[in-house]
Amino acid sequence: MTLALQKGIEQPKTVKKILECAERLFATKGYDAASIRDITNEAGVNLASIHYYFGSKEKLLEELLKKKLDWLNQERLNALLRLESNADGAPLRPSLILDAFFGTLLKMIDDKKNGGEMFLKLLGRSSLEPSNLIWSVATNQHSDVIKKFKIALCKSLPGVPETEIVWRFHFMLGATTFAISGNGLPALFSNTDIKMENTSTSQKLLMNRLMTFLVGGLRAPLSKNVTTYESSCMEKN
Amino acid sequence: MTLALQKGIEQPKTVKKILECAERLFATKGYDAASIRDITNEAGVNLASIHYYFGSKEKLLEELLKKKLDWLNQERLNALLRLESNADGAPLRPSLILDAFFGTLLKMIDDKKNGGEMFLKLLGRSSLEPSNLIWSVATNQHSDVIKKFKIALCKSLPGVPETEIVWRFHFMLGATTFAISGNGLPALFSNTDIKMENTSTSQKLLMNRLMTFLVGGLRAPLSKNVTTYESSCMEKN
DNA sequence: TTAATATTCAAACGTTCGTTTTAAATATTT
DNA sequence: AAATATTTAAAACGAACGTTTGAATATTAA
Repeated sequence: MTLALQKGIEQPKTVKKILECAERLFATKGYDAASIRDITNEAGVNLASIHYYFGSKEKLLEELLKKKLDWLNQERLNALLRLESNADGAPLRPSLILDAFFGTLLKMIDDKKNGGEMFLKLLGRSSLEPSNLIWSVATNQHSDVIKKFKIALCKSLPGVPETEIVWRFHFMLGATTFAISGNGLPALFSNTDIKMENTSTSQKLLMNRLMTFLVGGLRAPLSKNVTTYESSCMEKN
Repeated sequence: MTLALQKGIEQPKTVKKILECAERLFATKGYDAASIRDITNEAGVNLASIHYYFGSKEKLLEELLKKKLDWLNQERLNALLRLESNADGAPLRPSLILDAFFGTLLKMIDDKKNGGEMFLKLLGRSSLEPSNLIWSVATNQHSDVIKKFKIALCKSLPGVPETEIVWRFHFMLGATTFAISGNGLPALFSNTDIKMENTSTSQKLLMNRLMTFLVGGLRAPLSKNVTTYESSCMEKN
């Protein structure tokens, strides 16, 4: 256990400042490009502090992700349990489950004070990075939460094979990741007359749009045959 | 224009070997982590070759992406034009349009010889990287293709506002990116009894599954109200 | 206060990075 | 065959990186 964690709740300001700046810089510049000199300079602390408190640059990233993911998945679990206790054992509607999982995530955008937006960018970027750190953290620490959501979805969508649900979960993760850590709507489409809404309203709009999309994808009728110009193969199981 | 491009078709084997190895290493290790020493060593060429032919490491990446994206988007355009010429001006079914756009991309997985799989990983990773290189290339070189697809989708889905279609396009890109450059199904779900299909069949299965999901999301009914436990706001426009 | 511990600090270490330079080897043209 | 251009080869450059060290300072305990 690193020094930063041993301190428990009453961490020196140094640790807090490091975490804040590291989160922002990892998110905006990427892990590799954000040097510990960048981080310690912006935090106004000594260069060696990161090694003193965290042991290494990589451990810093790991603790950062762990801390936030722990919080996030606890929130998700709470939301799910709340839904389930209201439902008295009846299957939940898929949109409610998705809201507990992805909505909880998206709401972090608004949490400016705790750097929620930066965390979401970092999360998205880390999801596709070669190191697989995010996935190993999630697998080791939060697979129980994921599993509960999977079970809820399976109950909610009887008739849909579990394999299918897992894949669609994966697709939904991708869409959400793009939605949050993408550079807004890429300039790719900027030659249209799409007006950027102001942040406060646009977040709710984004959430609404994404949720609609996710529910649509999740509930898509099982493909007997998605039309292609080279006829697609059928599923066996 | 760099030397590598001036050579035109008859490039020395050196350039080809560099491109192949760079693609694989950028894809597997990430741009930053893949050093030009790695690349030139694996390619069996001299360290200085990259600067001689491409000018810099970054230009190498740029040419690599440009070359593949040019090809990809030309294929996409061809597929769309083929569909449209068959339809005689009638709106195309959304699934056909998606197949022309995302299916063309997914088919590259099978192109082992030309490193299609590696390119897809690289593409996914680059999509979320801070440099935004991918988006600038796409914006500068391929916005016309994107635009044609957008128009086709709008014709295909009358009643759905263009803004909505653009956003869903974005979401679909995210889901697809995850599907291809994700580490297969993350170990997150590995405690289930999901059996990994063999690559040859699993690609068709993946494509089928993804297409089903995308069509479902794209055709989702316009949200009057996606149920949430904090009531969601309505869309104004 | 004094001793012990915890934290901060400046400086340096060894590596690796992208890039440049220099010259030799090879191919092409005159 | 000589002259020119192209390609490879080896070595070195300066900069930036993560990390380590050891002394200075602040904090806590006795």
